[in-house]
Amino acid sequence: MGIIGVPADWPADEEAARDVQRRLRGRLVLDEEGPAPGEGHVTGLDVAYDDERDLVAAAAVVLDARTLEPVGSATAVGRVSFPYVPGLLAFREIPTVLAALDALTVDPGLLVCDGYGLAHPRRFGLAAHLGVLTGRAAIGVAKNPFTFSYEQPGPDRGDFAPLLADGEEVGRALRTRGGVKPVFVSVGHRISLDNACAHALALSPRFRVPETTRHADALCRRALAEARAAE
DNA sequence: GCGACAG
DNA sequence: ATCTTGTCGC
Repeated sequence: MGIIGVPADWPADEEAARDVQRRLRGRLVLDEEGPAPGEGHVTGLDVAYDDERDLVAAAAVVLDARTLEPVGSATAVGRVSFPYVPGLLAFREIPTVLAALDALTVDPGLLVCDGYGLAHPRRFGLAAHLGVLTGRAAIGVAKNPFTFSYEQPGPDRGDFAPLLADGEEVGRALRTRGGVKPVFVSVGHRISLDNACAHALALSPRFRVPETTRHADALCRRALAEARAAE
C-alpha cells in the first residue's frame, strides 16, 4: 500500500477549515444513547507524525468490547495535510485515519478517538468530525484538558467532574485510575455523554488511557517507523 | 493586543 | 505530537 495523498478539496487555510466544521456540525446526531459497553466491537484510532519527512501514519485497532482483545487492525500512511492548529486538529489526521478505517475487514463498532468531540471551541472536535464522516458512533478521550477548566473529580476510579463551556457540560474529567490524573471524555456522534464515560471506564480497567488508544498508539508508531525505513 | 491551546 | 536511558514501583 502506498502513501495516500491529501484530498483535492481539502481546506487550504484555517478559515476554510473552520467553515467546514460549521457546515458538518449540522449533521451531528446527539439524541442517541449509543452502543452498550461490553458488547460488539470498539475501535481505537491514533496517528504518529514525522514532520521532517512530511509523513503521518494512522492506525485503527478493533477490540472485542467484552474481552478487550484485538480482533483486527489496519494502518495507512499519508502526507501531512494540515499544520497543527489548536481547534483544527482533525484536518491533520482525518484523511489518513479514514484510509486506515477503510482497510479494516471487520466491523469497527464504536470509534474511540484520541482527542475531543463536542468539547471544542466550535463544538466540533476530531471525534465529532470523524463520527459525521463515517456515520458511526464516536467518542473522544483526551489526555489533556485543552482550553477547558474543570474541578478536580473525587479520588476514586469512576469519579468525574464536568467540563463546562458557557455553563454547558461539553465533556467530563473522568478518573479511570484512583489517584491518577483524569482523562477527558466527550461525545463525538450518536452517543450520550453518560454512555461515552461508561465506555471510557470499561476500556480502561488497568491504565489511565483506554486499551483502544494504547493499541492504536503502539501500532501507528510501528507503521511510521516502517514508512521511514522504506525511505 | 498577547499568550494558551486536543495531537 | 516529538526529542529520549535508566530506573523506581506495583
